[in-house]
Amino acid sequence: MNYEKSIQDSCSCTIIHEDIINKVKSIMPQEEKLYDLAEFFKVLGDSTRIKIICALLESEMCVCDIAALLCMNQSAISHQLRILKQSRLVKFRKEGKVVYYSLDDEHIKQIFDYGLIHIME
Amino acid sequence: MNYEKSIQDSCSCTIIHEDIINKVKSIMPQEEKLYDLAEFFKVLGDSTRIKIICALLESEMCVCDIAALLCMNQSAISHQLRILKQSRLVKFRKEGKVVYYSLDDEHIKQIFDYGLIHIME
DNA sequence: ATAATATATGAACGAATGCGCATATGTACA
DNA sequence: TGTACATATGCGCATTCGTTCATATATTAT
Repeated sequence: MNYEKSIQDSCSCTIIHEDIINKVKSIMPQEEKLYDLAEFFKVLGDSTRIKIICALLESEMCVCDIAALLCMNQSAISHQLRILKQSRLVKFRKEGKVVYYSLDDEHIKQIFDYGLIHIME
Repeated sequence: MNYEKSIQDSCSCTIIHEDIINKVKSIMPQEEKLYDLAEFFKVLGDSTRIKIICALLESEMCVCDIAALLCMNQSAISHQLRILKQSRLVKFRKEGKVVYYSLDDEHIKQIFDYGLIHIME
């Protein structure tokens, strides 16, 4: 039983091109980094959050205004803002009772635009 | 009962800054486009798919090789490749029994890099 | 035609996710 | 101090998602 076979057993798959696998394996970033990257895109992968980000690209807004703009429950917006906050995509400032949210990532606009380019093609 | 109040009723939220809402509303892309954008990022928002894309950034690969590289079931890889195919992120060519997948979007690399910049900060 | 093998796919199941409800927290003002 | 209001949050529910298993499809070789 050779090396390929033993990997086949653990991965239930035959290796056809070991050279390619080794080459690719050598350039793959650390597992954890790719996991974080997926987590980042997951945050962008919800239409409510995308709408919030899109709105904040134009202007800072308070929670109530975002809820009114999107015709959604204040609670739902708060929940999503928490997720955006946790992934450091938005920041906030308090003014009395009112909390104003704004974008906290200068690259969001570009990522947004590349995404739009993709869906247009 | 004024205009703000009536929106408050349907969205269960008071409008504080009507001017901002109107300004933002005027520049928001169509709902459908934002939905598609979220769908696009949702596809990138899974670590298996991110790993596949990352591997294909380096070289085209067949299904078995991807499964072996990621130490995952061939079926799981096939399912994820279908999703990547549907969103036109990968393309494939057949060579006998073997199906080779490769990237089908020239902007993926840049989106990837911007994502990495974000998680590094 | 039959066997072997690479890939695709439907069903099922557990896990994760988004939202609404109820309520808590914090702030302003009477 | 009490009321009003903006926001945050725990819980529960419905839905979606990722994976595995079993099996189907397709291609090659015997």
